[in-house]
Amino acid sequence: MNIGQAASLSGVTSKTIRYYESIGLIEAAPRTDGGYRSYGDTDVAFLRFIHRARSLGFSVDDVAGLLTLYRDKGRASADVKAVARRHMSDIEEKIAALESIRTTLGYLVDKCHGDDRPDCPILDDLAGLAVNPVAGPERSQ
Amino acid sequence: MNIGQAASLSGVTSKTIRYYESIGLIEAAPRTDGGYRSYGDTDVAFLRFIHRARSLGFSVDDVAGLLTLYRDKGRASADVKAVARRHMSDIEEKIAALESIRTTLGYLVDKCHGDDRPDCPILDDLAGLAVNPVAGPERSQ
DNA sequence: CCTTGGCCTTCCAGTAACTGGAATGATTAT
DNA sequence: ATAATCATTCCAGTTACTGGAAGGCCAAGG
Repeated sequence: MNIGQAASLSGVTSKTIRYYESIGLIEAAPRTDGGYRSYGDTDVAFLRFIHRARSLGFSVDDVAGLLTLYRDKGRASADVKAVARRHMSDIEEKIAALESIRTTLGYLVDKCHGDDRPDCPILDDLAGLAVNPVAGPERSQ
Repeated sequence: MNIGQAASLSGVTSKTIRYYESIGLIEAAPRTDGGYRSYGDTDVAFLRFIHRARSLGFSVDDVAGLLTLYRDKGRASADVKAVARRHMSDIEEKIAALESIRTTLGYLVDKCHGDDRPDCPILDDLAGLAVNPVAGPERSQ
């Protein structure tokens, strides 16, 4: 099949498939006489694998590692678990950071009357003029 | 003061200050005879403002808008609030996405025995071979 | 006066992971 | 034959910096 069909079957766009090939994440597809890339079901399966892993937030680098583990039928599941766990704790850190920001922003948005008047606690905070210190984590520096 | 001092007073690195100047986020600083950039307290205040806004996750574009609002003493606080609210809902979306990923990953990591045996539910899921569908939001597509 | 070290300058390249778009060739349908 | 659709390559742009090279400025010590 051509790249377009592989794309729609896998959920990875043609453009991205070519990109993955260019960075070596997948092997170069064989070509037809006309120079079109040609894919089979196995290729689509790999692309789905990649798509799913990316949708779970694994980096392309992580995915490369997971693909290696996937191909290695004798790998230890512990190796895979380690990658997943590292990724999970990254995600947890990101969530925590975002939640702290949300808390601060929520506080500021609440305090801003949001009408035609010019005074605004949000800008005051950004300018370091907060009358009442903001809830949440202490301000950096 | 030189850029180094402005950097340490504001929390924005010298490199980043030059970068901000290059993209027009801040005005070009006047220069000394020797060609050094020269900063005053007001500049430092602006840099702090930017630093704080960036630390709250506002994009540089957002910050440019906030600076405009900040400089405009007659702006309506509603305008600022709108920017903040939009940003907050972006953050909430990101948090929700990450939480859904965390749930799925947590489930997979739990199911993987993580020892020397090769079979691994994490890879099975990525390959679309999950025996039991994963908890959390339905798989995309 | 000269040197040394630290700070400053500019400019180029690289990061992550694509995405958009231009110019052009292949296939397919009418 | 021709038009539409799909494919190809290649270059540039995105975000927000960061690293590094090559070289200039300045204050202090000898």
